Amino acid sequence: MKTEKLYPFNEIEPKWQKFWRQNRLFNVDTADAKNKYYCLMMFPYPSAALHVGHGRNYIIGDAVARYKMMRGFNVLTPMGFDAFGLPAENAAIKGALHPEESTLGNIRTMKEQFNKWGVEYDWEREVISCMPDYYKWTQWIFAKLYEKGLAYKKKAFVNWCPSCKTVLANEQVVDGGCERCSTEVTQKDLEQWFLRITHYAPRLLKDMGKLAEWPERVKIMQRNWIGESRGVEIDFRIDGMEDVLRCFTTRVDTIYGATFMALAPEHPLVSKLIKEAKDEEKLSREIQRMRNESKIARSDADVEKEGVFTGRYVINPVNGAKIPLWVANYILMEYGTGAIMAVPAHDQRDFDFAKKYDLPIVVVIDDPKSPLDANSMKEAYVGEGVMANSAQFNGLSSTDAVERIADYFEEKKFGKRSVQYKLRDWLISRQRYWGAPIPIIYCRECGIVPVPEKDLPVLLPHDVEFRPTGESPLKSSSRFVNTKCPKCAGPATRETDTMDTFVDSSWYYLRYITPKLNDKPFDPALVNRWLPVDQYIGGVEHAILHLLYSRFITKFLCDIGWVSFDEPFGRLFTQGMITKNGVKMSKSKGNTVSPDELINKYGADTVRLYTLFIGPPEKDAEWSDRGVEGAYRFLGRVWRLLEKGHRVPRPTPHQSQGPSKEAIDLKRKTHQTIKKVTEDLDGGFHFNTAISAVMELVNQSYDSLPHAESDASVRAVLSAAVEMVVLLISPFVPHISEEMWQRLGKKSSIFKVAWPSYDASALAEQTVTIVVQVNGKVRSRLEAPSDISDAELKEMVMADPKVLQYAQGKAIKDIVVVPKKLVNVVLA
RNA sequence: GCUGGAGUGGUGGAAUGGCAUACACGCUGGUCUCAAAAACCAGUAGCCGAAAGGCUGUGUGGGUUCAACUCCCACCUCCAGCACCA
Repeated sequence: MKTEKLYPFNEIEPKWQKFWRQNRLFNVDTADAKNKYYCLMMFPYPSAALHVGHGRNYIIGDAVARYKMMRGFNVLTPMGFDAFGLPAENAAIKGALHPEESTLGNIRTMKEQFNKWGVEYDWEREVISCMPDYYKWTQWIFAKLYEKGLAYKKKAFVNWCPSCKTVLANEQVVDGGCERCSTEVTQKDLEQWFLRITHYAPRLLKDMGKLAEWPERVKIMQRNWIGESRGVEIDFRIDGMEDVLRCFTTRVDTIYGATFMALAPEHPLVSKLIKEAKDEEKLSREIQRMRNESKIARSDADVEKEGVFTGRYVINPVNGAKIPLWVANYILMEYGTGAIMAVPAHDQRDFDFAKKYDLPIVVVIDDPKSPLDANSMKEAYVGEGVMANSAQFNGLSSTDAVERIADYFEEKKFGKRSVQYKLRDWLISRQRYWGAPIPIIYCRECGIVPVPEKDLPVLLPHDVEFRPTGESPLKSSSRFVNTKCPKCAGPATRETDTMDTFVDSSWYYLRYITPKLNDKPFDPALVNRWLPVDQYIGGVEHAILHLLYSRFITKFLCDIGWVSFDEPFGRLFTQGMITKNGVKMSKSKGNTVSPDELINKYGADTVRLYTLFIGPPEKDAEWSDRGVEGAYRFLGRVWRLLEKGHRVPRPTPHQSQGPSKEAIDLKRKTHQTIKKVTEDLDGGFHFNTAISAVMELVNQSYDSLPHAESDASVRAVLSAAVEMVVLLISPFVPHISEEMWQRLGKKSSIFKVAWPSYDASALAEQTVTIVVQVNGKVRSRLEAPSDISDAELKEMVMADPKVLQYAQGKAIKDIVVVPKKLVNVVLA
């Protein structure tokens, strides 16, 4: 389609972009934290080209920053790049540039794109996580964690991606596959570094109470991920052995119904338990087979339950009953204690297992609606009910019994109350090149020694064979590996794994405050004045990983006295995805929309306006090129409104006898619009309705143009309305607004102007339209003075011919009056 | 399975107890034009009707209320997260 140029955006936009930079509109002096507003957008991974879906995040953030500026805040909006990571390395392996070159190149491209969008930042604070002056402090944080016992190394079964040839955190395994390449994840037994995030599980959960301004869905996801369960740990004696088996249950009310016990195949006592069994070899082979099944296959709920009897029995502490001890594939070593008491009558998994292996089923909680019979049950009864077959607890409600039995257990020392979490410690070592080296040295004499602060950063060597082999590429550099022990100066070797990039991004928001400091990660005094972040904006895909890790690191830094707050982000906004043809835009699906072409054709303001107008920003939205044209037409309309307003011939002065109805109406609309836009921006991020409100004002201004020719009062109100339109859209479409502002004869940048406030008296209406209903159906409308009394209004309504027509011959039961809005006549 | 979120014209959406469909896209007709584009004007939920007007209508079925897209109960569908978590 051929498009006419509706206004000279191609001249205007570069002009004002240059102006903002020259006038340092977005550069902040952090020494002055008075009235501060820290507006943070999630920093991106530097990819080759941004599409319009990426743009939503930055456009929203830019609009918020500009709005807050006009509200008089000292707004800090920094930007940086989450620059370590696999894609750059994988590209390099395919024979492209070194990761550093491609990353820095991509950063340059992205900054140009931000520029063209009119998305401005305080670039003097730019943070790039792959630069030594940044990762020096990522390493410093690791060293601090190590010092406090919160970073540790252990051999563990870990998630291994055979394609990326690296381990993955639990959070990075999606549907059993690698989050990057979807290759099925396998298990590998490796020595790995972990961060003890589980230590913070209770606080990460409890402090969510402080996050009132976070989206509920994000909090729910984090809560589920942390996965707290309250229950009881119970010790079962093993018949004929000294050892004790501890299990965890949330359903201690079912303890009298435990008919067997089951262990995870990986349980450390398994081999000892089967040692003297007569068919030990066969047993051990079976158990080995269960272990070898991948965790992914095993964790599928549809997988057939399997197990073997160990030949041993344990003693139920409440009644001394001897119950058989099994090893079963559905028991997870990672959760609880890796051992469960099985109650087939009241747990579906145990029920399935008992049916398969013909184990007894004992009902201990009866269904109050229909009594249960263990022989004929088709599925486990998992609801609440009345205690049965449970000695002194019979007759209690099962909910009471949970507490009563827990008390009894603690009294008798059979066990104690306990809390379990699904959250696992954070596995951070990666056998890859493009990441921050873990600052650890192994000395034959001194063991594991963290690199002292004065020796940081541990530089990532440039010349390395980084093709993945399953071993860390850094191992290939003997210059890197061989070093001296910082303690004894003896020969030593370096850790060759690098850190998960989520470590880099878990603290970047602190670095922006003092980005160039080289003797500290940040200046605590300033950071404590500027943080928590006032508004954080980003994609919901980071609801768990990045946000949880950042909360963890902040709490840690708070505990060691480096910051005085324990939650980093006050308000969080997560924008929805932009889709094309119903699916997320991505290069691989070939459905991306490039902003460059659109900006050339319509200008950046059009792309910004459409992006904000497309729908509620927290929801996903389908991109429409037609919609872009609509936004463009609107800007053209605003542009012409300004010109037409100027060209209206001046009315002859003799008509100036006070404001006309048109003038009062337009003035009211103007102030209603100020109110609506302000409330839409303050109350949430309702850009779409704010923009439609301004569109209405523009439409009404056009309608008043003919009146302005003959009526001086309309002319005056119209020019005020036009000025307001420009101010109200300026955070959304900054270039055209600056230009129009200048053409209105204003001297300063529009973003230095105070946001308008509305005049409540201008909102008042002299007459209102009253909707008249008969039996709840709209039958008529009346114009009435806005200060009319209820009684007078009723009288007016009852005189309305329409109402009379319907009311004829019927008794009036009631007349409901909603002042200034509606009257409902209720007929019998 | 569990936990959230959502379901409104041809489309994106607006309205959180009081005029359902604001605003925009699309479409139809018109003005201007040799023609087109742009701009401007009018129309645009469905059904009946020449019209006036009437009836129906916010996923489905019930309920509360003078009044329900909005609140309550049950269900259906879609999306997202989690999922053998004891």
